[in-house]
Amino acid sequence: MLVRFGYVAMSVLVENASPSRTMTMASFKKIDDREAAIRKLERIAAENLHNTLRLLRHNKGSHIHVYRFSSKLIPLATHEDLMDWDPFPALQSDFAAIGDFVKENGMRVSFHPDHFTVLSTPREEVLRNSMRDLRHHVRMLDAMGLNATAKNNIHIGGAYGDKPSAALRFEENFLKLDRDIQERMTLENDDKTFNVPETLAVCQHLGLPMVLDIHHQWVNNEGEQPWDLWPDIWKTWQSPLAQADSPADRPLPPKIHVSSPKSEKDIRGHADGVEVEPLLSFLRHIAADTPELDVMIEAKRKDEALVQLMQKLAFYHEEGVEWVDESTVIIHP
DNA sequence: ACCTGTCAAGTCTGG
DNA sequence: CCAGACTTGACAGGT
Repeated sequence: MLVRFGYVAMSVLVENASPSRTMTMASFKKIDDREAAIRKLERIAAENLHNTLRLLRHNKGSHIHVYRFSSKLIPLATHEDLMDWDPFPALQSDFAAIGDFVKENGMRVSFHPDHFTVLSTPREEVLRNSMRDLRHHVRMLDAMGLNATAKNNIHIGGAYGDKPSAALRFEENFLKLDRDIQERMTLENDDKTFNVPETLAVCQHLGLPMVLDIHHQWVNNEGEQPWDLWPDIWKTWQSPLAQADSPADRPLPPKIHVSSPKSEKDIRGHADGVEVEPLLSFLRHIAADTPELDVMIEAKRKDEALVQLMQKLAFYHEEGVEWVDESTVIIHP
């Protein structure tokens, strides 16, 4: 099994390269000339896109092929008070440059719209805002010229005291979405509400690919082992939605998330780095049946955690872990 | 240069 | 019905 590792949004190794600079609404309103304020937002966005490209270059130099974009590339992009603002014309070439670089280097990229995007909500307004946020994320991918192999990963959402009906509401709301939003979506099990079996069921109903988070699975489960449901999770990556735009001879591999508990007191929090043993144990359990896997590292120390994990994996050379490059290994079953 | 309270957004809990 | 916790990087205003 070929395993490629990636990291999320920002680097701790590249200095002054935040892709998430922002502006508060309070300071936006303080600028009397609204046009000037909007130009400032666009300058910040352009800077975020520029830093994103810098990070991608850094990734290329470190042979890192998997990366998640910051969702905050354009500050206040979906804010109510800025509905008349279309930031895309001014940023088109910056977005295109990112997409070109991703395609030239065969990278796998994604977004993770944050926890305000909730399709299980019973509230009409929250649903509207969630749909707007998903549209915004797809527009960014479109502006990059990236097809449906670049996904937006989300959670199912709240339970509102009745999980089955919340899951059903998610499914109904999902079916209202435009096809281009649907085919760019992945669903991830969360650490409090929708566990692996529950998330998997929704994915199976909708034909959506499931991103397994093995840390979330560890703190929110029904007694199953992390690898128990893997054959079914793996199957969700073979659906038409999951493979939309993927060439038949090079299907999009499944993806998992990994992180380690911050402490015994705070088992949900994310530690600086990633513990190698639990991850390796999982990988060995699925290696025989999974040709290829992408692993998103969600550690506090971002790309530094990736580098350190790779160093730790090098010690397992005699035990079936073959080092390929700075972010890739082969796990021999 | 460094510190602290605050930030657009949701949900859950406890009062 | 409402305040506070949750969680996270970055702002904004202060020293």
